[in-house]
Amino acid sequence: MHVPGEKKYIQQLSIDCVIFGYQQRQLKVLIPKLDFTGDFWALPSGYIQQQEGIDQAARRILEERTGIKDIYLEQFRVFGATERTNRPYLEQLIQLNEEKIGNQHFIRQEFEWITQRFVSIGYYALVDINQVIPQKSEIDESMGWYNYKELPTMIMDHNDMVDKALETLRLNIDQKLIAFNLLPETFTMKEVQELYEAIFDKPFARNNFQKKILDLNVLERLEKKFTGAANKAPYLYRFQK
Amino acid sequence: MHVPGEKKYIQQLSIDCVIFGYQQRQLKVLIPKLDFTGDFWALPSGYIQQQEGIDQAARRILEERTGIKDIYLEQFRVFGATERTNRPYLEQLIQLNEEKIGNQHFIRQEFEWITQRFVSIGYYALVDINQVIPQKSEIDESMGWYNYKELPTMIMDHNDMVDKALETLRLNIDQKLIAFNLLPETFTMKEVQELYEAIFDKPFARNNFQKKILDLNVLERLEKKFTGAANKAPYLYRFQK
DNA sequence: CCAAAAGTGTTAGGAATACACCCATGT
DNA sequence: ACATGGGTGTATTCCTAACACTTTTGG
Repeated sequence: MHVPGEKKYIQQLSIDCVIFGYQQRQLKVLIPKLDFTGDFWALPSGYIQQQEGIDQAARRILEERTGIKDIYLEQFRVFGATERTNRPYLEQLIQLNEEKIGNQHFIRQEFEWITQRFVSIGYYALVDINQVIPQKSEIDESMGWYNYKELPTMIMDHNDMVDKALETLRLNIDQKLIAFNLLPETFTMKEVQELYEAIFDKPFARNNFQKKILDLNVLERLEKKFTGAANKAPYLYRFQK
Repeated sequence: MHVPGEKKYIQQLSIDCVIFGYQQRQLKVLIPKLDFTGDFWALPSGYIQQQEGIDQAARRILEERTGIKDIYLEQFRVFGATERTNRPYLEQLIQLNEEKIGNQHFIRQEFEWITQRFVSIGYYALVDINQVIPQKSEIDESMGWYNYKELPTMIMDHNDMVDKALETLRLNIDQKLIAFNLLPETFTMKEVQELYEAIFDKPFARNNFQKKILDLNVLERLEKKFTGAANKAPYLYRFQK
């Protein structure tokens, strides 16, 4: 997060990102924890510069936080309830961190700007978790992946945002063929199935699932993957187009 | 449209409304024409007051323009391309209407505010066209219903907005049971079918369509409607819940 | 009685689901 | 050989699309 400044960014409009990754059969969300006393969590977010488009802004924010340039993203909803502001959270944060913040810190400087009522555009992103190098911002203590079922309680409506993002993901995943953004370059059919099972939180029948996915005609079958296990070696696949 | 003023509204954020109605087997959109020389058309739009939520703002704008309080609406997308502004259109408008505008008119006063780069939240609304009393704003010459296939060319990306709105409507119509918002209180099955045919721009089989709609279990069958025609009288239906 | 349009039933096709079997792999 | 897990084929169910027939209405 940069010092906003009134001129550089559009006022009272922000972007919040729900970054989905997949690992160990779990759908995960990348969430930073603020480096202050009091357990403050908030989705990666940012503001929109005057000379950039909103998708472009989301892309910039996502690159800053993940290191990935070519990222899959999509807006899913705007959040703009009356009085939607982080002011109570920030006031609490300041109260709990009087010493650390001092008087010159930008949080005090920009307090009024940051704590205005904000409308926020929600974007969700799908990434190959292995390619991400999570980038803490200067005010983050940590930034990590959390199973979407066990998310920390975040500020404002950020937990709702994740719910809505997942809802949209589930609706779009088949139609837009975007699931493969969550997987590495090559993968087995079982991995695809486990990914789907993580996303929908329900089991799929193995044979029918394979048929369904292959019928999409978007996978290229590569060589077999010998794992050393005492069973038939699965094929590797690559997503094409 | 009111004189915006810097304090009352959120800056650089607007709402544009695609208001769908249905009449004479045609899906129509309510579009005002500005009362200036030069054929300027623009979707009904407005700004978000500091103390109101975005849905609430959309509702207010829609009520102002249609006279209907309890209106079905839904956000469908945010439009925020770089340099998205009505400035070139407004400059052209002013140039073509020098005499009419004069010096005291608010368009001159608020020119800088209005012509900033704007991010706009797109809402679509579904209304019973018979209940609408289109309300021109003070700067409109007219406000009328246009078949979505023969829309006038509007400013900025407003024609794209209608396309995206219709796309979303098509996706949501079955899932959310919202089609009936476009019909009057009571209607025949044929009217429902013709509505669907207008929306999807393709024919449906009569018997299967009837089955599909009745299987939704949301219609109440009322008395028959005798039109005087020499054929079996159709049932009237009412949407319930 | 007839034409027109509405209502309803019946069949056919195809997709999604369930069930079953065979194959490759390393111990 | 055998246990394990992967690949594939077949049957069943379910939903949708297509076809057909009957009923009601006013002239």
